[in-house]
Amino acid sequence: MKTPNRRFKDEIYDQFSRIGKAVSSPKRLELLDILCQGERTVEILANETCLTIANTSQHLQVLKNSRLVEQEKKGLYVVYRPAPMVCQFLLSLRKVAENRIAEIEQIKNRFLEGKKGMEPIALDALIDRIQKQEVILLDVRPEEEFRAGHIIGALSVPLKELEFMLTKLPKDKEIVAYCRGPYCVLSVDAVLLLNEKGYHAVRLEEGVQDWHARGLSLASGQSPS
Amino acid sequence: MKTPNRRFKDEIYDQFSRIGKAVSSPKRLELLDILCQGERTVEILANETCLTIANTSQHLQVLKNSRLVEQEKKGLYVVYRPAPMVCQFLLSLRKVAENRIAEIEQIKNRFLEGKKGMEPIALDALIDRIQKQEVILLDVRPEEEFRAGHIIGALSVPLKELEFMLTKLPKDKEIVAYCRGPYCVLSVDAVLLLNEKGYHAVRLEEGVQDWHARGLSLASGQSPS
DNA sequence: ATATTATTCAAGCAATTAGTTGAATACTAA
DNA sequence: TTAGTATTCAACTAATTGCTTGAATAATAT
Repeated sequence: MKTPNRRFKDEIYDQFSRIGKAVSSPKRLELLDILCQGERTVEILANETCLTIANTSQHLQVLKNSRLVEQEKKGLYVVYRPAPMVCQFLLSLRKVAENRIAEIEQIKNRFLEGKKGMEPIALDALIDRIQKQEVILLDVRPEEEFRAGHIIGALSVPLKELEFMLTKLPKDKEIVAYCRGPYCVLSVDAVLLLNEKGYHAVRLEEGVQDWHARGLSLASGQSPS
Repeated sequence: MKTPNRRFKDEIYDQFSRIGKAVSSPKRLELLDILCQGERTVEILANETCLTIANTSQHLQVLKNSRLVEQEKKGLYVVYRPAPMVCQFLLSLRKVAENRIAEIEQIKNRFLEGKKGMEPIALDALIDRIQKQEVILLDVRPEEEFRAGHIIGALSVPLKELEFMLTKLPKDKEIVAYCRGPYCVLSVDAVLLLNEKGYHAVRLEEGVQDWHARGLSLASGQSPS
């Protein structure tokens, strides 16, 4: 191959690989996943990922240099946000990974094994039962995420507040809890707590993003409580 | 965050990052791109990428371990092929990169600058003109790739044979050459050669994959020459 | 068998990367 | 101005990666 052509290809693939490098670190993938739930400050991201602040900041610089996140200074804080198309790309990566890497299913099963209420739920049946008010649908993510978009008919009960809201929930009705998606464990903890306290709770594996990706509509704003 | 949950997340993101690591190397991206045109042996891949055989083999092992390629022993050769969904994922990565990384456009422009016939072509107008036989559409990829799928109405004239086929082409009709896509240079070289010899040739940037991704149909099998 | 060919393996080097720590910077509030 | 807070930078270490070289393996042909 002629050398100017080779040079061109090398330069082009070097650029493409910037995206690949950005998503080659598990911690950066986790950061991106969180950012796809809504913008965050460095400190919050550090907390959620169990990284030091400096380390988080460095990962964010890497993501910024590969143009996968944007930053904005808001007063004392720096707020990061995913760039357009990034969340979609991440979904595509996740889909390939789930499809190709058998270990993912294994890890999930090992984690959920022995826990009650973790069986997958059929979506269409669920939609039906929500409308008929046969079940109570709980969104156990932090309230701001609920406000940014949630499944129609869901109640916002952040995991942290669930303990104190127990009295308001009926023991005779089935409770379905959901959060960010299959790899978010907020709903797992919620279901465990509820079942322990004598409620009948199950987990909806799909999160808002998956819900939306299936063409199902979301609501946003305050919960009509 | 509770440690079993943290452990779960770390394990899950470790698995996701296997896909990211696989596409974090420019050479592996190039290998995958080539494989998405059809299966190849190690030697051919090494030739096309200007890598040593051993190095190519190692990259392929990495891709195999992240489940992005599959291999099959055929006699003396080992044939590699992309796993299902991989080509689609690659398209998604390319799309993000093109959209977010301005350098890509710059590199492309710098490479094409000063070369005749490289201006982008409007697709719908082209389709029309092909049907009316106002232009001749050349597929300048190796013949086996043409056979695997090509744009309807195209003639298979691999770049290597173009030189010896010149006499069969009319000088008064516009010639449109295409190959694998925006970053494949076969059609660039074809157009340069044709224009040098007095033909009126332009390059179609889109390749078969892009063509297909836009919902336009392809033909396969022999050229009706 | 023996030779040949395509591919993989193993060892080693240079370059890169993830993470830590402590200092520097940038903004806000008193 | 000063003090306090959020973030980034700089220097360093340990681990990983990309690539090379030469040997080992596996299938085929003589």
